[in-house]
Amino acid sequence: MRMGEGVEWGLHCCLALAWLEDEAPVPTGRLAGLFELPPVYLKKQLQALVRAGILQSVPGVRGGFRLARAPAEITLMDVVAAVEGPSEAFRCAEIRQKGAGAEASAREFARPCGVATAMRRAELAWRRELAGQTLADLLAEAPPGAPGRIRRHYERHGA
Amino acid sequence: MRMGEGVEWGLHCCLALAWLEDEAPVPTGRLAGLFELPPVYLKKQLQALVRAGILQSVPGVRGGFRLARAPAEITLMDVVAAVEGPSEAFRCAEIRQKGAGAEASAREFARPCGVATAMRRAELAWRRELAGQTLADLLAEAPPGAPGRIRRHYERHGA
DNA sequence: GGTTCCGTACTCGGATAGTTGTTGTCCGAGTAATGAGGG
DNA sequence: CCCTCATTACTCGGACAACAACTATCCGAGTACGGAACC
Repeated sequence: MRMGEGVEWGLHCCLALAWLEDEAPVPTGRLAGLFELPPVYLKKQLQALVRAGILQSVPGVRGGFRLARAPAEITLMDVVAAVEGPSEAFRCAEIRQKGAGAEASAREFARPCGVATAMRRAELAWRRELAGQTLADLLAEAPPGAPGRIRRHYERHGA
Repeated sequence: MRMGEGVEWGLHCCLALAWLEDEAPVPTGRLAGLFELPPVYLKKQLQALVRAGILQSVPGVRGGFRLARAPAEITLMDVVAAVEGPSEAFRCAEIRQKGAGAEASAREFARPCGVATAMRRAELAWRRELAGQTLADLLAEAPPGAPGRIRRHYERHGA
């Protein structure tokens, strides 16, 4: 089991966008420069965030991305679901109904599989924890120098 | 993000082994027959459980697998970690130190990254939930007819 | 008849291909600035 | 001098390869049973 790196990229980019929120829309190349990321692939991940309604994209020259909502209204769960997809990590294939289970009565399978239930419960705890933290919380915990450093780097390497 | 199907296979096979624990070691082909799984690939997954100390393998003819510990001493976390690997789902690449972060003082990175901390917290909740459930709990929740059905199917399709 | 030994069949173990998902890249559609031209 | 408009350069959006991980499989090492030969 593994999580794509797009999650880390997306979260850090959202934080940067929050610190630069009074600036014009930030294009992909600038965001990529802030973290030395491959620009085009980063754009792909940002597009996923746009489809999820987390970012707002402005096309054309002087275009770019900005946050679509206030940081306090964006949970980590939103970002993770947008990048990694909404499907659950554990996918029950109902193998309990195969082989030996084929002889059982159908109504025995009305209740969900115990294995799937346990896995689902764990995943729910994970989702709940992610949904309990917002970008605003991360902004508050960030080092005091980070915002200014982002802005400085942004303007220095600006057009 | 996705979880391998080996987790579901491993858990169901462990439950079946618990119900058949007074039998001789169960070979791979029999276990595969219980759930209509590809026998050779299932063996690969079971080998991972052996390496983790969850199962005990007996080589040679009349060999097979059996539980290495009591079901109450095997948590779902053990099985998941054995099959999916012990590494964490979220892997922090420390991109905060790249680009704009390169200008920051080194001691600012003494504290862990806030993004990584948040993700780690969520994953810890997931692990904690998995570690709180044992195979014995799943055995207790299983339908009453399941154990007999497994044994019956096992003896019918036996040698 | 009992014992020993060998052949055989069966099982685990690790090394080897095929397929799906993730990573990385490219080209086309669309937009605002920019400069020239005209009023 | 101000307004209009075509040109241009830049950015997002989705379609196209390269790589890695997961899935699936095959062959070798080891072991217990079964039978035959021998005592």
